[in-house]
Amino acid sequence: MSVPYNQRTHSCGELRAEHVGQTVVLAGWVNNYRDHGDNLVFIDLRDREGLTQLRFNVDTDPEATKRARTLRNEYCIAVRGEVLHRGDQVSKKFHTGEMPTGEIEVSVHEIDVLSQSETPPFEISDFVDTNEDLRLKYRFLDLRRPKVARAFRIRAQAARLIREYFAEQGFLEIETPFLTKSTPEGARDYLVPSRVQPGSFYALPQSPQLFKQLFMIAGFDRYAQLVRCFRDEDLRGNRQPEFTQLDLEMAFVKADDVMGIVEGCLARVWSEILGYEIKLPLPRMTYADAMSRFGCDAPDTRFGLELQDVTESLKAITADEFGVFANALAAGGIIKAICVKKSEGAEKLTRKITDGLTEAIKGIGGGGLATTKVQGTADAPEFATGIGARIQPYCAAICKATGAEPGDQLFFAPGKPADVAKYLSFARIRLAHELGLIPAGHFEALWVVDFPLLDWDEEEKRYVSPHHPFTMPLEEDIPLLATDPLKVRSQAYDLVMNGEEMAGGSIRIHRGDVQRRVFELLGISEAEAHAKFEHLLNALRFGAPPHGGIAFGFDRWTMRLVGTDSIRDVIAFPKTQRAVCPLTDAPSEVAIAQLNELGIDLSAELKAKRKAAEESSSMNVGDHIHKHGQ
RNA sequence: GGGGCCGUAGCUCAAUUGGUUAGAGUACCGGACUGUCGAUCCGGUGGUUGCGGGUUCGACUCCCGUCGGCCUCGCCA
Repeated sequence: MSVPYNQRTHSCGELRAEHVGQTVVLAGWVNNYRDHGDNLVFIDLRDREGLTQLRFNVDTDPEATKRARTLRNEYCIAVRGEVLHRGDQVSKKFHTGEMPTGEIEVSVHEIDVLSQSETPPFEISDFVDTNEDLRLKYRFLDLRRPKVARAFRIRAQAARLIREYFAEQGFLEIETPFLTKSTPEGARDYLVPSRVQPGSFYALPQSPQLFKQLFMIAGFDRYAQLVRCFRDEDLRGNRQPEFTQLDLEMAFVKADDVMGIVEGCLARVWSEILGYEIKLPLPRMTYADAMSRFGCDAPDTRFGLELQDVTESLKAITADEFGVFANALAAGGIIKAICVKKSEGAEKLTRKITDGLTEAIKGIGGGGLATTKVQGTADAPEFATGIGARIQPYCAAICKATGAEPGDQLFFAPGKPADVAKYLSFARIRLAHELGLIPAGHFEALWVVDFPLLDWDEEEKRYVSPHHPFTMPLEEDIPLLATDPLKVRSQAYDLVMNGEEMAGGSIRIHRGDVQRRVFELLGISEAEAHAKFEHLLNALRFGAPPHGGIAFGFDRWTMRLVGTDSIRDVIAFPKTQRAVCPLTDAPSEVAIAQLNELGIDLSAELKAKRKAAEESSSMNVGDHIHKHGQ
């Protein structure tokens, strides 16, 4: 009689003292085995829910014990046995909470080997870190590791909570097309050639933006969808070419309504999964404040080190004194500073740390980072080290402007406001890490609002949309569209947590006159607007309700819930930085016949490369046969 | 496209200034062992130092190129 693996009674994470005496059927993988010779064998059996210790005793179950001795790691087995209390042998890990089943063990009477395993290419263990490339190539093994699997249980739980929340709030989940139309603005599209219309291409959606606005015009009122999005841009630690958004849109709402819904969702998810209570309503900060105080539109508000303007204090500096500052001011630039207080650990800033910071700033395109320490007395502060000697005459003014006192250290960046913001916001975060100013296990969320409606693109000499061209200006700023477009603020809002954008959205334009004016400013002609966005513009003519929405990066939410900085840890089969899937080797070449059917030809360069690759591989095959022939 | 870090046994890593036969832990194989729990103990197998070229009496080490991975700037409305 064999063990009925299709009638498991429990998972491997489930058995407790209360089950003692029961006969159970478990199935899973051999996590490790401890063979004690003549009498006893222990196996830790693993499934996705946990580990259970199996005990084989040769005196009571000689046949099962004999089989147990043939087991190796990762064999897939099913067992039937009796739950025993471990008595005074309760696992230490039961007491630490690492092994909730550690109070019991299963004395196995019957075992079936369902499937043997080759020696895995790396150990399936939370104790061994293997290089990620190999892990991704054998992701199905990597996913067996409890720590790795945990991320996907959390992801699934978060998805369920979010769906429940939006269903309760009256949202409909409706699917939108993946094969859709390429949009000219924004990220690069992934293209899909059409066989039926050779020479034409679908695009995979960067987001369902246009469709969800059409839902509002259709009267669906509240729409929310967990949806895959695609962007063909360079990858990052938190960016994959395909990722998941919770995309939502609401009609008859103002910005406050959308923000209220989303922050309610955030608080619910954080509370249910982490037991962490986020206080609502979330604070709000204007974009202008965020840029001025933090140099960044996604400020990390868990620590201070805010940016301080010292342009006024240094406005009289001459090129002889310090050319870098004088030249920046002469060119119309500004100078800002970060003051690291003595109480924040300024004395920990060794030369090694400040030099490392300077090098890192150079690495992102800056000229370095000027720094000096404040010494002397509160009444008569003096600068020491670094650039101190060069800016000594301005010491009193700078200390007054920044609140710097003896024992503090100052870091300066001169130049165009955007550059100053970039380098000092970078320095701010790095300093906070170096000084341990970021509290662990803490979440600081806020809304950033009042973004500019338009940016000026210096290279292309035109206005561009920081959000998208359907974003509604603030009502009170609409007159400025005619007079001072860069001053116009938009009804856009970003949810920021711990210095990372977690969601972004806006109230949309539903008035034709405003939309035309915005297109005009963006240099999009009437004809062009119709070619690109005809379906939306058409729809806006048929009684479009006021509407707005938001999308949040579900992968990023999951990253924060799991506590990882890599998006690859929350995607089952992620791609490497070159957008390759190590498991499937996608993307791959396809047969020429397949391309012909689509009316696609490869460039001469690609064809030559392909031919060369084919020749060298056929030579290798020849070598291989030759070798075996010998 | 730019900057940085990395590539040595199946896996994680070491190898002094360029110097003898490239080591350790783990995994794997064999043996021992009555309560282990990342078991322990004894023994063993295992290497094109990513790849190609150069310098040198001699290269894991230095130089050039190339492939791959990670971080990052640009990019990502």
